[in-house]
Amino acid sequence: MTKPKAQTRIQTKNRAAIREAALDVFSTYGFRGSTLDQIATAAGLSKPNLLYYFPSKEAIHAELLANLMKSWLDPLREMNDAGEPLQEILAYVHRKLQMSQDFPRESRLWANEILQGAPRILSLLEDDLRSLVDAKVVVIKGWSDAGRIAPVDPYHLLFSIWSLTQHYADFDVQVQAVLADNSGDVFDDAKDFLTTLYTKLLSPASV
Amino acid sequence: MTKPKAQTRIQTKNRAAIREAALDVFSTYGFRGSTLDQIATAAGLSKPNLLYYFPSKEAIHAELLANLMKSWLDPLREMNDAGEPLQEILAYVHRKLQMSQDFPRESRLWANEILQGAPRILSLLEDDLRSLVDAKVVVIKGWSDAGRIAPVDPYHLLFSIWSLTQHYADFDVQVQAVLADNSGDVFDDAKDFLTTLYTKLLSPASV
DNA sequence: TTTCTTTTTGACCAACTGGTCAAGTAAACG
DNA sequence: CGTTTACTTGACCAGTTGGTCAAAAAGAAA
Repeated sequence: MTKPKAQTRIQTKNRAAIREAALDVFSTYGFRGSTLDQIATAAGLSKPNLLYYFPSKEAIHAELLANLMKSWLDPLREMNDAGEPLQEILAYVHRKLQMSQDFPRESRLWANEILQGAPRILSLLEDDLRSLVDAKVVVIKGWSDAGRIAPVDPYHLLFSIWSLTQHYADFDVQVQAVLADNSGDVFDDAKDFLTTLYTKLLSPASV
Repeated sequence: MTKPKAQTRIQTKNRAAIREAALDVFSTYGFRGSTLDQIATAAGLSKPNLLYYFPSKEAIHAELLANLMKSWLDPLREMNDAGEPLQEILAYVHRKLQMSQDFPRESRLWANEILQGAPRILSLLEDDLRSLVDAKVVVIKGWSDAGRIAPVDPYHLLFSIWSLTQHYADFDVQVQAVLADNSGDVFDDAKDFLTTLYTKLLSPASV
């Protein structure tokens, strides 16, 4: 049943190079704005050679998005239902911020796709993402109902975490243009800012 | 000195139709992902006819961005240095959120441009945006130094406002996929959430 | 070495792209 | 009305694009 699909050494190397190059190009120019020649050149291959490893431009893009979907949801999955609520949420924020710092290309690939209406991953959003969110919303609701965090709309809480953390990857050019050399490390400051923000938002009323 | 540049009735009408159509198309597919034929069809014109009104694809895009730059900065400009700090900031948040609701295409056009490295407006970001931000940062700093709002990094405060409000336009597909028909009006809930968030973040310590 | 398989490429193609142009059609004006 | 100007378009073009293919050039195996 399972396809063995033996990968040769060369295949492993070149397919990886293609994924790397495609991530660079797609995340910068979007799907339609990228060309096979760009990707091939960036991967150090000729265009026909690239198409020997992937059947089409679509296929490369699809593989990147499929890989991305998993790693994009993981930080939320890791949020521990049994942990200390505020700590769990802050840890999730920090993981997401770290991902923006470490994987900005992935963040921009995602943003490009969503911005343009998510034509290729809409169904995944409605299935995988939605069901994960629904599950975590119940958890957060439980925490706030129990008075362990302040009352908050769990959906918009999650939206806020996504937007605030990914902003530093997706809008990097704008952030840099505004800050210039004005400060030290952007991500350090962002981490402090977000920690304060969510601590104040979620600390239960001290009544 | 001023060029009269008399506009005929037909010119006014068709140039407006082109801007509308181009906003639709560019905001959905990005610059490179959009074609003149798409825009022409959406505007109800033939491609050569479209090029009678604008000299090139670039020119249409440039005009949209130029218009956008102004209206995009206005909500921040309107923040009144002499007003009540928390109220001024909340009012700014609400104006930005309202813009995401009323002008989602403009928001996505902006996001597309920034995401791809702002190749066409980088200089404007570094001039117009940066100097406006610098001015407002001083104001916010003044407010927090005076203890009228809680201490906060003014740059990251502004980043947070941009990202949180524009998220509802730029990532609309994702928001809809997660919420589905789960709730009433997204923007009403977002407004409540953001009001709470910034009130808690900025209310001066009640020491 | 020889044989067999995998990898690479130059040449090519049809569709599409941004843009031009000469000639035609419709408005505006006197 | 006629004439001048503004508007519109079909035909066209050169460059780019995603993708194909047969043949050549490695590698691996015997």
